[in-house]
Amino acid sequence: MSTCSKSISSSSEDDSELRRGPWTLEEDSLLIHYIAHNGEGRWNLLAKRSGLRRTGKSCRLRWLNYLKPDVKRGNLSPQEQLLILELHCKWGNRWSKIAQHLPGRTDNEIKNYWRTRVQKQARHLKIDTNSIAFQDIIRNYWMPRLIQKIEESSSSGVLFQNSAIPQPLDSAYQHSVTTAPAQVVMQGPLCLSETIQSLDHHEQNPESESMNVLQIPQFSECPTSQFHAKVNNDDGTFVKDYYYADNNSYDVEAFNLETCGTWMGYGK
DNA sequence: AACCAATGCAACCGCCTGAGG
DNA sequence: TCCTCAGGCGGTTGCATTGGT
Repeated sequence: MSTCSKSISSSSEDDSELRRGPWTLEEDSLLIHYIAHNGEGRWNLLAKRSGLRRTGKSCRLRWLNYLKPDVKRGNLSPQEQLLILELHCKWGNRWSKIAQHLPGRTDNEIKNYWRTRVQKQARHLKIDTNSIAFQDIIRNYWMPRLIQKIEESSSSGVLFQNSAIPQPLDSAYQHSVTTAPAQVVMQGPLCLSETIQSLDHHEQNPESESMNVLQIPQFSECPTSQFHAKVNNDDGTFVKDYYYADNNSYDVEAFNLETCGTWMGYGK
């Protein structure tokens, strides 16, 4: 293939003309105005015609990750974090696929979140993020924490209003959630996998009505400082209750890693 | 106040894929 | 069928910021 970088490197003259590094306000403005008048796509052509001394790839990245109007800025909500964790369990490093289920969030942002927050914890625990052990920690420790936080912040006790429902971009799903209000089925302790399974089911059966019923795990039956975790026995049996120190944080940095590592049997 | 290390994130790089000639 | 190219993706890097000493 002939990448932009290759064509650039073929000419030292071009090298001196092309800009790299952080974008300036003027460049942003040029790009926004060009796209406003000519639309997205044809990035190499855009790069040439807009007067930007950037590669087409650079323009595309800047637009998609930063300038596009629907790009959401700021911290990820607990719901979004939870969804990322679950979808990553399912799909691995398919960042763009994961991003499709988080409206306004870019693959780059999700990837950065994973690397800076999630992988950091794996390093502290001295385990591989791809290991079953770490996935156990995510499922049995981190996710319940997020769920608890979500629940605590929900004054009505109803989670995932329509605006917060992870929405795949396909129009059939959009239709299903906009034409009928989402029902929330509170259940006992379980993994959010069921929510994701609903997404899966919908991907395979876009006409299904079941997408309007979200299976939300609910921990109100548990004492605040306790959660029931299903250890990954092959038979999926429920093994024991776990306890964690109660602080109000839900982000991974605030996790009591020692506790987590201890009950999982790692890191100490 | 100054220095240093850690962190977060924007941007880049290289590879892959699919469309079109 | 092969070749070229644009666009997309995941991995990596570089730098500004933050926090600790």
